[in-house]
Amino acid sequence: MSEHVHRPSEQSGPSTIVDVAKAAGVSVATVSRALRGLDRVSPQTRARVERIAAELNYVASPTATSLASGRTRIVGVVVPFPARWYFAAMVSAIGRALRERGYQVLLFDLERDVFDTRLRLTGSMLWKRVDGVISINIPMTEAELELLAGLHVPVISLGYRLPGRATVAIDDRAAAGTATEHVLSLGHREVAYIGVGRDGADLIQTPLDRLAGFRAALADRGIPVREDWLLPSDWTAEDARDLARTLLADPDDRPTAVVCGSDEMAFGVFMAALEHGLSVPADLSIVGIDDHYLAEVFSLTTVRQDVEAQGEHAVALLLEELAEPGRATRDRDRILPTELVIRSSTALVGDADTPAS
Amino acid sequence: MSEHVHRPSEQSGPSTIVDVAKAAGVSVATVSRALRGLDRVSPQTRARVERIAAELNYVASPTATSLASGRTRIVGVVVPFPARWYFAAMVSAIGRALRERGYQVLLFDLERDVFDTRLRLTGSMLWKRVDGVISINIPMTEAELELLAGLHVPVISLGYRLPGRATVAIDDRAAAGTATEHVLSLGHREVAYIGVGRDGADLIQTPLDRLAGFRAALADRGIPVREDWLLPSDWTAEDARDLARTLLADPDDRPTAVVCGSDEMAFGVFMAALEHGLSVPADLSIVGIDDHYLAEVFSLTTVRQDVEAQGEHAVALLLEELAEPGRATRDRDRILPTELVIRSSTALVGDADTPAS
DNA sequence: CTGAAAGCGCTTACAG
DNA sequence: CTGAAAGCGCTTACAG
Repeated sequence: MSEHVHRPSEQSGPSTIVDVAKAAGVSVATVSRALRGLDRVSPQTRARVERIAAELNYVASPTATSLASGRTRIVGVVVPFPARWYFAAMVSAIGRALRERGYQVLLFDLERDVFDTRLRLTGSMLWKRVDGVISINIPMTEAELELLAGLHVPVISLGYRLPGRATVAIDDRAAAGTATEHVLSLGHREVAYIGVGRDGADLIQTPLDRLAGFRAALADRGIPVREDWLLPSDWTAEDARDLARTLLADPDDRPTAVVCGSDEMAFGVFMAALEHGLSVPADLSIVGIDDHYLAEVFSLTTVRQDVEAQGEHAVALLLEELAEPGRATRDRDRILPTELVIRSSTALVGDADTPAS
Repeated sequence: MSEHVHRPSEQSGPSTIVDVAKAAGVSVATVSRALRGLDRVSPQTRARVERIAAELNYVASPTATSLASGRTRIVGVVVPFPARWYFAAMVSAIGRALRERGYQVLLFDLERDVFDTRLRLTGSMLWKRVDGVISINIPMTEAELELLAGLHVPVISLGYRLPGRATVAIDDRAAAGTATEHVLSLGHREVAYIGVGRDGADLIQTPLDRLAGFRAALADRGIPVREDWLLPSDWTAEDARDLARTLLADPDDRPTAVVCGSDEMAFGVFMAALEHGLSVPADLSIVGIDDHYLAEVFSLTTVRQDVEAQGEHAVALLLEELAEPGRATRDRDRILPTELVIRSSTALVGDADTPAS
């Protein structure tokens, strides 16, 4: 085994920058410059280095590059419920945008245990590991933000507005207002709302804002709010279904329309209606918010938010901040538009052209 | 600004192992050993080092650790459609299992562009960046596996069986068999199947195996297969709904039960049935496979696969392989069980106790 | 049990 | 335009 065998095409072997430098007859510094496209390298030298690097199957060790440069080209994406559609779609959109720019995503799952895990995150998980962070719908305190600042990792908040910080979000209040006004414009006056935040969720803005949007829409038309029809939920489809079962039980006192804080909850209400033999939209109009990937299949009228665009924007902001610290913080709070998508879960009140039970 | 100010609790400042060593009056080697829990460090020394490290807010730079040790403690998770429930749930499960063991997940999104992207993956994205890879439902060729081997990154295949390699999966054939046998046992004889793989998907095992399971179940009972009721689909809920609209259009020639290759497709069939005024399960039984997170809400009878357990197993296998190369490859092919979950989308054939239209 | 030193594989001023 | 050398912050034999 001591014979020196030449194996140039060694199964993508671990060739280093030194190997390339030797083979090209230049210094490692030159290889580094040539391959990274820096100037001050003669075209001929660059071409040769590139060719030899390709032949040797050279790929710079990201770990060494990171240590030397102080940048990892990795961004941490922090998520509370990675398996839920909204978050999964957002992570996917962010990943796509990041990849195009040569970055990768390290996934941080808060596993519902928001506070504890966030603290652990800060200390040992982010330090020198990511260039920046995008947090999705996570209520951050000022103290935590300062900690992150101390670690020198810029953070973009997506979905959760941080006053004075770089944020990308939709106007939840307006979105809920649009959804509500839609059913009001169809003549509905007996309308319930599912999606009031439960205890402990009072830090989360989305439920608060959407509820506010609902109330405001009613107020705008001078319609009184049935407080007992403002239903607190954990925002799962199951819970919404259970709530709706009760809500719709009494034929003599039930709403003609239900506004849901999310499409998933709307799915639950839809099933509860079917169970009660009510047809949608003849007997009950249902409107959601989000435009969940199954909303079209279930013909759900909803207010669409553009997850893709939000991910894109968050990435753009973060990279601006990375390129020029302080930049993204200047023009903060990018609010992206939402849009009413009318499908067939809503109809004019009392419009029983579909045979009701 | 040239005054030397003592700031021991400097906002989680970048203190290095050298700082700790100096403060503790020992060498960096000792700090390293003490903090990593290696032996050959006196209890007193270790205690002091630990205390001082804590005071200095020291966290080892993962990038430096990786370069020195050759291990990143990061595993790449490769996924074709990260926003779809199955994949998102799997990534989440894997992440949880990994985190418990001190690893993190770097997300690789194939973005449908399977072949191209996989090649790029191999070269520059994985090299020296991850200790191992878990690929979810991705058909890998022998050539690609060899490339990965050349990079020295072990790979566990999840959902896609690699002959002779470490694989974690369910028995798709058996799962579909269970689903099919369930409706057969309810007396159904006119049963359709939605979820035959489309062109280009012939490499993906799941559609093939589930279809085979469907056929086998019918064969076991000597029931002939209606070939025109074996519907190719792209496996989205929309597509399944569209297919079912046609399938269910003719009252004189339509199935009494539909077996779906996935729950998402079952949702689509469910909606098509409603559109046709059919009630489920009185007029049509529907059974899915997966136990999608919305399956319970839609009362869908299905064959459950345990995503959590599969993620766990994949992680366990990978870490075994990391600890002892060659180990995981020995006892390959871990097939996890599936389980029939009967809800109310299936009923005895012709059992019209629910008022049919 | 502990330390000095080499090494991991790059990048980055600094010279020339 | 190019090279020699220091440095990034750890880990790992090797001595003692």
